[in-house]
Amino acid sequence: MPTAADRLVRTLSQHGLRQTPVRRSVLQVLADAAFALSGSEIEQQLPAGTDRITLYRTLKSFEESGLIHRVIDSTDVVRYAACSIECSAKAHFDNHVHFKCTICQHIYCLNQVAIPAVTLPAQFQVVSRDYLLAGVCRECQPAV
Amino acid sequence: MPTAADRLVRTLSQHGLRQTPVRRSVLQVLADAAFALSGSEIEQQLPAGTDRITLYRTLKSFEESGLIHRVIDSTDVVRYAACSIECSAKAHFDNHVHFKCTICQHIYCLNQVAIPAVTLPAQFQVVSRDYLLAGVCRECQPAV
DNA sequence: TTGCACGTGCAACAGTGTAGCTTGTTGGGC
DNA sequence: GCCCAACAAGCTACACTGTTGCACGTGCAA
Repeated sequence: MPTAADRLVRTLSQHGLRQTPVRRSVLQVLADAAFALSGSEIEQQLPAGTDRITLYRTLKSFEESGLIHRVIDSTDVVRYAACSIECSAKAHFDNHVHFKCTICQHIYCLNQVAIPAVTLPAQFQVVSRDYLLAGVCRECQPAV
Repeated sequence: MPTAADRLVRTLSQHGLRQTPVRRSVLQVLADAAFALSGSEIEQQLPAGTDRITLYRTLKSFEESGLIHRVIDSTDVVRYAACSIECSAKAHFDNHVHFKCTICQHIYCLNQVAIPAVTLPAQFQVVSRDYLLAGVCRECQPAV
């Protein structure tokens, strides 16, 4: 039976990435997260002493390899979330809606909710789409 | 017949904002822009010597008054665009799709394209929605 | 005209992310 | 198991975006 560590090793090698302690830690943090994390949030969850610059470079190479995707936010902070299993460097399949809770500030990837299509004026050619909802999440609803 | 300057004065007073040179300039720049601008882009178009901090404070108060709205981007930069005429501090009506051209980097407000609704899992309560498309705009299409 | 709340301008600073360089490590080939 | 080239890590320094606190100036209503 493969352990969690085995899965990390396999995921990295499947995407053509080297096995290093930092990469394993970053991947672990993102895989364990229930919602999208910002650079500094990821940093806080890494082993003490992990280099900030290395983290950003790791995130960049993960993104280019299709391991994680950016989640846009209504603020100026970029967040990251682990991609679904079928993503690769060639094709990102993050065609799902994101939901930001205005109370707990968490951003959820609603993998089960696809982004609806829109009809654009002629000659606008669409490559990718982001749909961000804001509101109150399940956990933060006032008790009935 | 009201001049452009008259319109600026009226727009400011209608939103309960004072008439100052900086505010008129910022409003002018945003009203003239065909697409969303970042803080530094606005700064470049202002009269030389305009204070950067004052600009950010001006943008903040414009946003709170419903004169402009934030446009999310897939990068970490916040951009601003003039709101449609019927917006106010009480109700923003920026319920339209944004389109970012990956070639010229311009972000268009497609006012005529409404954001389609989605069905969310129970107990997620939606307050606002952002829909950002990326691709190639009208101007950047390869000649046929 | 006057008062004062609000806007401006300045210095300082915080957070996020990048560039360039040197050192350390991984992993393929022998 | 060893070697080595390519890649990753770790450092300093820096750029950009945006904020805070404070003193001063100004729009505007009375």
